[in-house]
Amino acid sequence: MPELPEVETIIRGLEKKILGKIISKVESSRPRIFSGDPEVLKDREILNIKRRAKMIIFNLSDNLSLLIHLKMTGQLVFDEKKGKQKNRIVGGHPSADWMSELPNKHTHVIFYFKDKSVLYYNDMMRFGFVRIYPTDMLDKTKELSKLGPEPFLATLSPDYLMKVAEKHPKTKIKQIIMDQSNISGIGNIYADEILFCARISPLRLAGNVKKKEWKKLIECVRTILETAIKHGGSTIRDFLNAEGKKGKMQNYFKVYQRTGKECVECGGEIVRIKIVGRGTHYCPTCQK
DNA sequence: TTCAATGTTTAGAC
DNA sequence: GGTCTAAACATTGA
Repeated sequence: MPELPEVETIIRGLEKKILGKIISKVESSRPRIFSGDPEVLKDREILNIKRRAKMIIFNLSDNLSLLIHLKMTGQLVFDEKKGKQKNRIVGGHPSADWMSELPNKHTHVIFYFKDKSVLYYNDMMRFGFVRIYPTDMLDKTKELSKLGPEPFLATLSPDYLMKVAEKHPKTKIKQIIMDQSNISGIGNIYADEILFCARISPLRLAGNVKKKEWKKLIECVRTILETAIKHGGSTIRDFLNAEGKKGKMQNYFKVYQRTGKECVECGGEIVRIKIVGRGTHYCPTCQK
């Protein structure tokens, strides 16, 4: 999926378009992705859109919410008028799907609004989900209740991370920061970029990380994520949305997918290894 | 043909 | 219980 910055970008784009809209109908034939009762969504108004970790929350009228996770390849595509391809807002995997006529074979949920506009949930790999919960129960759901602090909140502090590290002293730091129960919203791309920024090797064990380094890491988490949000994330390519914006963060990567290229700091070679099954990029000279 | 891809969960071994 | 690995979900494209 999109990680935190991409989700944030999607939300900011969607907010301008669908706040206040009334759902007239919801269709889906993929129970694994959407198994709720579409009828309960009828006539509900979209009051606001929030993000928690990498999830999107639509708060609807009368205490109902939609919890959406795009996982690896989910997309939300908004069409002002059904059938026309202008005024589209998109977010998700950089496939050309959203350029084609919708719905297509990767469209799994369709939201129709009273004013004839449409929101499509597309997901090539079908890992994602759209679930219905009462708004006042969201914090107690299995999806949200175990999440760690949001990166921009003060609860993410060096002391907090010292405690996390005490609990998992033998776990590699990359795994620590990607674990959503420790910190919310960091995925594989930004984990690599954040660790390069902090000059910490992804292989370092959490128990060996000093408090000063955790402090630096938190600064990098915020800087990298803020920068990525400013650039509209890094997953939206080959497409200009209604505002003429597209994700540009991929142009600023210092290590991610730069295997064999020169380190921007020391000129050494960026190395690619595997950690917890995920491709990991770092500079062995700069990151210790 | 084989591998890796923005994510998360689960099962098994030590 | 901690930690590691692999696999599962499914599709595409290099």
